[in-house]
Amino acid sequence: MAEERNERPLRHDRHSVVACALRLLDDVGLPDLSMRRLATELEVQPSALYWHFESKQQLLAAVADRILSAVGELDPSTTLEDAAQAILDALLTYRDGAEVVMSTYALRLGAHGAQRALLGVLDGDQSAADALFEFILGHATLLQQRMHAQSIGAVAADAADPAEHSDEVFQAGLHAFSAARSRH
Amino acid sequence: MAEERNERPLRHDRHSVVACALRLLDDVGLPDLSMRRLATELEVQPSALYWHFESKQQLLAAVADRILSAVGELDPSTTLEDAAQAILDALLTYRDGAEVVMSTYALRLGAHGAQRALLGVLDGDQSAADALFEFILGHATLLQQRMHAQSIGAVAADAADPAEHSDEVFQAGLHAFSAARSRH
DNA sequence: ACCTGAACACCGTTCAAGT
DNA sequence: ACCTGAACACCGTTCAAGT
Repeated sequence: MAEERNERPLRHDRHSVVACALRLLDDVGLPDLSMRRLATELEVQPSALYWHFESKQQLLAAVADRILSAVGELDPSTTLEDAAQAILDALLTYRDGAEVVMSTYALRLGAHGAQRALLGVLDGDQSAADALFEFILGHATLLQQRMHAQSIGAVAADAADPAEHSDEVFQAGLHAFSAARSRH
Repeated sequence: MAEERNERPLRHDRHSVVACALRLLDDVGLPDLSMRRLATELEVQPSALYWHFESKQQLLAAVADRILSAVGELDPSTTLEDAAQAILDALLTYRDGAEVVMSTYALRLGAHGAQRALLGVLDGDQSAADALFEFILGHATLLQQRMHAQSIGAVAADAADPAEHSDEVFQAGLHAFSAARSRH
């Protein structure tokens, strides 16, 4: 009992801030991931975050980086299907992960690794690799969008599946890129 | 000179509100399209908007509808390339148009027409049509994202093209879906 | 039918100042 | 090196009340 309970220096660095942001993202979703809420979670004033990141955009870019880092370097023998699935899995690991990656894609901090993996699998065809990456991101974003809408209950009249046919749509896309490659 | 200059009833309906929102979107972009700013543009209090739409989301869904309505019904003889290009053109007509459509896609108010067009062009293959639509949306969103980042100047070190290779990436994607269809 | 006025509970960001 | 405190200029939304 030598220590009091509410005095803590509680210093952070970029790494711990990003880790907390990623956890918070998964808990509350992108619309509720605010700088003020993140600061509260870190037991710090909102302004403290601006010592570590120059803006919310830059912080989200670092979060996107971490989301895609799970893809890592893929074995050269990986199939197109496995490479694409690995990227999709990384995007779907955290709530709204695809939208975060999409919203910071222009700053291309973390997409390089994932796109290099696709490039290898598509025999060096840069345009096809970019197109496939755009398809994966579009697919993941729309899927997570629907998951959120469903959890809110704000969904169209028909609306049967939470993600029922989503896998077969993904496979149809992969089949297309696969077919295009084989007829060089 | 029989009329004063600052008394105007200025009553609106859903149509005129959406038209103004679309104009404002193109002028200032999605991040600056706020309910308060839209209200100012309409010379009305922000709360007045909530008589016409129950939330900002619903208003944006109506805007997305209008963006995609430009696609209309396509001739059955249209090629896959032309159908896809028509949808892409509609998304790129207004600043941040693709992101607006994407963010309200779960409510599927306006995507039906565009997707029906793709379905016809893909011989009724629903999964392939959905996948192609996801590719087009992903492509358009990332392109507009890059255009915005470039105008801000916040762009990666390499970053050569504003959209230089973007068309050839789009064609690579279309080529893939086209190839998959022909080998039924 | 359509809008005002006022309020509630929030935002991102800056900047001087502290330790 | 890392954070506080206070401020600035905003948000979306609700609701009683007006016409």
